[in-house]
Amino acid sequence: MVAEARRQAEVVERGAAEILPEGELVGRLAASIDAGRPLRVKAGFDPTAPDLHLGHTVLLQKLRHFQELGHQVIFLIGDFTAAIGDPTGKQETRPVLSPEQIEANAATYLEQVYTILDPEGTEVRRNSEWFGAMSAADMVRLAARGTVARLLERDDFTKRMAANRAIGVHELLYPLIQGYDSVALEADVEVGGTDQKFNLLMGRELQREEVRGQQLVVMLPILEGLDGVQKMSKSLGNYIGLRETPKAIYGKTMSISDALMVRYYELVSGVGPAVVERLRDEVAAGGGDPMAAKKALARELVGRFHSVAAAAEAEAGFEREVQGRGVPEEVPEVVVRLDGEREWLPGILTKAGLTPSTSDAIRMIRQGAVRVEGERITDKGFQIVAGKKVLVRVGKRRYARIDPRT
RNA sequence: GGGGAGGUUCCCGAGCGGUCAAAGGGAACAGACUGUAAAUCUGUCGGCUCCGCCUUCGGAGGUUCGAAUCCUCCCCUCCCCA
Repeated sequence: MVAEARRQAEVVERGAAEILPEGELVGRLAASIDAGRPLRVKAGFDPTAPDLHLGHTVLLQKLRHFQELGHQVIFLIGDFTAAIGDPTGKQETRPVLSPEQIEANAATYLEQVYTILDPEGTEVRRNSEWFGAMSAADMVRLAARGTVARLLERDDFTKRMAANRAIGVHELLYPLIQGYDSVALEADVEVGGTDQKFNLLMGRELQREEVRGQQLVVMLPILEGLDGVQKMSKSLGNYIGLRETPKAIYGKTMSISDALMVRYYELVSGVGPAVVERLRDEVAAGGGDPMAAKKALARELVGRFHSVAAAAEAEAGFEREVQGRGVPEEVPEVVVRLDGEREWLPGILTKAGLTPSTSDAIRMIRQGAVRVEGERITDKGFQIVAGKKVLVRVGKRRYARIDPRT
């Protein structure tokens, strides 16, 4: 029994940043095994955006581990909390979402979640179940369980205070609300990012007098976004979405820095710790074959969210278009109406949507970024004649087959 | 309710009567290079048939030969006091 608990603990600890309270994990697992009662493992997701991204999968993978160990996973859709907006890590107050937006977002969540979680062992709940029915008086009672001083201890609140930024009153309620979810769900374990520490511990606080006892808190590292600095998030635009095209997932993965690649291997790939360590050493030493490693990572990710075939195809496309600097398979054909029989190139590029303005088009030409039929154009006065289709390229990635008509 | 600070080009952030389309950083884009859309270096980064002109500095007016910079009113944010 104890050996089994130890084994399970090892799986739970893998990749986790911190588990609180320290040292309770094995005991809880053992108790669960003894009683033949699976742990209730909760993780909440706010449907503030319609798409899940790679950052979310760090948590989902951990939930998956719990499932594989035979525990009960509760996937909580924070449809009520989404209306508030979690202030965690945010420098700004979040806009409040409408119920329609929240519903639409929530709907797309589940299908994405099941690319990682086993639907069989997943209990899906929404916190509107209990908060929707809560009266104002109940809410006030809940609010009374926290103090402002305590809530303001939160790092991001402190920072915002110091930076003279707004903190909405509703945002102060957020930790209490998330914490209460754990009470309502009788959670034994809550999994969340390290940035959730305050909220996760608030759950324990509120569970103090509950029969079920206080939840164990398992914190996972926050995945950095494509920029390698800020956390991956939809609002920062530095994410890889689970529902993006194979080409996009593959391409975005290839665009990350070598150092970040190691991080991704560590947090979101299926390879073991030993492999990650070796890779880290190689990259640090400037050795090994980082590109091959990055391609393997890109393949793995596309394979997981699409298919192995799609991954192979994405890779072939990448090698042809990016590495081979070739022309992509599909070059969009654009019909452009000329002002007369002929028109200068900057105007054409803008009409074709290859550049945002003629000013920008002129800049591109000046920088030698524009090619017509493979020929680099350096004269901004270059004319395109009606009736003759031409292949135009701006920079490395923007292509169009232009059909100039009068 | 009273007192104070502030709203600048995608973001942060200088500017505080002309030489400002507005410093600097970031992001982005481009070129070179390369093992890649990594890293590095260089350049561009409001619009316009563009070596000149036009529209920007919370909004609306006003003062001035001339305003992002001064005045008035309004909107918004933050801090302190009550």
